[in-house]
Amino acid sequence: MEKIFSILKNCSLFDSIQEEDFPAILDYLGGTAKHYRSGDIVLLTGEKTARLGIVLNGQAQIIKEDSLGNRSIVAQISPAEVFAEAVACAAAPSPVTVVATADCQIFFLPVNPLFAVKEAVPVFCAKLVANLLKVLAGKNIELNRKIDYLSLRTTREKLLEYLSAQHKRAGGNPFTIPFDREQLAEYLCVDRSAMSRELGRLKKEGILDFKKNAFSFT
Amino acid sequence: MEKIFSILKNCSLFDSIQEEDFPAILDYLGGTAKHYRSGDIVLLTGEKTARLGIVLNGQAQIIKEDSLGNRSIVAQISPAEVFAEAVACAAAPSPVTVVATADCQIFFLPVNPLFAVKEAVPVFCAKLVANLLKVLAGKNIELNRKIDYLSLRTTREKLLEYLSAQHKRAGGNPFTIPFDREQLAEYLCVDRSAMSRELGRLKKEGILDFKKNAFSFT
DNA sequence: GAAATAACGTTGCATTTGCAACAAAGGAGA
DNA sequence: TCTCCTTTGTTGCAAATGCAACGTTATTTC
Repeated sequence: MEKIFSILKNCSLFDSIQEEDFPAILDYLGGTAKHYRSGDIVLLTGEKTARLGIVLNGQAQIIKEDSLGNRSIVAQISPAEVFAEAVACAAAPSPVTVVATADCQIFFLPVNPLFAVKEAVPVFCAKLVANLLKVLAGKNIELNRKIDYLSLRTTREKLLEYLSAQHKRAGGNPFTIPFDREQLAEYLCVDRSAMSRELGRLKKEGILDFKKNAFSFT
Repeated sequence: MEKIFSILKNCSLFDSIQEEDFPAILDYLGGTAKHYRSGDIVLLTGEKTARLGIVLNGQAQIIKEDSLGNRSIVAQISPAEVFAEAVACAAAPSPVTVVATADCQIFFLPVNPLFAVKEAVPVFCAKLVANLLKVLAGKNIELNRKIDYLSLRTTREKLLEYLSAQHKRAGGNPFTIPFDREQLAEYLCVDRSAMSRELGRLKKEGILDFKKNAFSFT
């Protein structure tokens, strides 16, 4: 249990909550840890869950399959990271599968108590809810940003929109991006080589300059 | 004030909260209404706000402009609908502009008290927070679904993925969709005529049949 | 019921894309 | 330094896309 706490305190859900309040929170919400072997399914597509998950150790992956059965990796989940918080709060069937990619322990935190309040909510627990709000809101913003890029029609537009956002965020030239070419293409949902071709054109036209991950507008 | 309550009780944030608790909530969080004339800006792109908005009457629009200055309408907001809840909770600069498209009253509800709890949170207020969680989580799911469609490369794939989701949701043939062609094309971020062409192909190939908004897989 | 309007389908064409296969550049390790 | 391997850039080509213009079919309005 001690060990669990030491990981949870790095989890964004427990931001600015004293470790001494952890037992009270877990007592209030419930919460159990479970061990998975590499390859085990943690959450299956279509399943509903009333508990969000936190990886304690090991590794898991979020996987999505489309209607044709093609699998793609949505995200890696590392220790202290939260997953399934949206499906748990919305009581919606999971659009993704979560699978352990290494032996791991996962902590499950029930959220229904938050929706069935009968009496005043203690401070430490309210803080956790506030953190949960922040997490959800942050993901919301992130998803919206991604949709902005994806809703553009051409690779060129997607690149320009994404890069000017990074440019703006960095506050000027030069700026770096957190992806290599392969990952950037996957993020923008375009073909890597076609993207590379378009980057080449932008450089030739004098709109953009770049070297590896360092870009600058000209 | 009476009138405000009668609208708020239809707002998802106040689900299963007794109207008699409204004053206490507003007292706890603060909250003010403001009047806008048609054309007034309610929230500007890049602005931060610590208050979410609820339209009391009239109409407003969420507008997004990309880096080239092209405007597009993201959503209409009608009475009792909530907006800006994510930017308020995440304390992030707004990616969109909100503008009044008719004379309207908007109610602003501060969210910082939720993040600065010092003592136990009263029941009615915890319920509001739970509702807020649900709203955010629901939007999250919705956004994720949209990204699933948008991340596919071809119009055909987007159509098939979207339509089979609707098919699944409806539980079989036939099923109807909530968009006309124009809106569906905008939702999937493709050209309407190209989409129409693709729908025609799917029908000719015997994969799909449709008449107006009624579709069925064959 | 006729005219007007909106929604939907069709098609030609220039452009863009994905795909595949390969070339070039950089880095890591022996 | 040389080799292996990863990352990035290049290119030919068939297919898909956006765009624009127009034809056709509902739907509304008077």
